Amino acid sequence: MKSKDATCDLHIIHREVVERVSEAMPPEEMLYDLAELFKVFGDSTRIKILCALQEEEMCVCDIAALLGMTQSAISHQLRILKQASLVKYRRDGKVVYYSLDDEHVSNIFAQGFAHVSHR
Amino acid sequence: MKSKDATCDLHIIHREVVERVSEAMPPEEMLYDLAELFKVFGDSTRIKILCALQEEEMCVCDIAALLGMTQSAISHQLRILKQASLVKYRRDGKVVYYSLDDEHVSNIFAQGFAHVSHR
DNA sequence: CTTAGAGTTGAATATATGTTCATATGTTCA
DNA sequence: TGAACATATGAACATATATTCAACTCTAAG
Repeated sequence: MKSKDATCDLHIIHREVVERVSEAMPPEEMLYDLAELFKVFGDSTRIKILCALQEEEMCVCDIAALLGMTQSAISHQLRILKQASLVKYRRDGKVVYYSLDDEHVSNIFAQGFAHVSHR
Repeated sequence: MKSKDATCDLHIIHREVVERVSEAMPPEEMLYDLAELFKVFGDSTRIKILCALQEEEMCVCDIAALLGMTQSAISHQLRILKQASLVKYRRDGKVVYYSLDDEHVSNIFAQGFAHVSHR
């Protein structure tokens, strides 16, 4: 007779391993948030924007010109970056300037670069 | 008369800034690869798998049991992680054991955790 | 107060992506 | 060789997501 979990009856080969790892896992919500964060980095347009803002603050239409895309597309992506607390903005007249809002962005970038360039 | 780019006629407010940042940007291909890498991290199932493998190597069906998902779903995700050089595997009889294949994974995780937990 | 420029937003569309289901490999053991 | 098990794979479906287009807000200047 096989033991059953609350949700499934998948069998387990190494019960001790599964139990040990299960206890070591961070809470669901934290892992979900982590995936959400990396999802933001997982788009080449947003990567380019973050990369550009690492150099200096820029306004929306300059970013659009830099990347050869429409203001609307850039604005949509900036909203996502803003929601993820990765960029902040300041308004000067009609122009809105965006800049990085996180010290970790550079570090995350660096590790990513290390991986893609190393192999 | 407005100056035109090769591909578009978007106007620029701060030409000097755009030119300076443009020269500082890494090559397109590298940024694309970087986005592809983070895209792999940008799924909660894959995050959980990587998180589990940080503890110790595991076989497919144990991972499936741990996460309460089907073997097939896990196998599909492991293929993606394998293609990204984030996990490696060894076969022992019928069982295939997966483990982390990158020293940067832990660092990327750490930075991500720092961001999500800090706000 | 009207106009023009900079940016935002919402709906729509096209594409990408994760999971499921069924089937195929590949390995061990009788 | 054949049965049983662990894993992998392919097609299909459902959902998520990026860009476009049009309309809208907000500010500065005439």
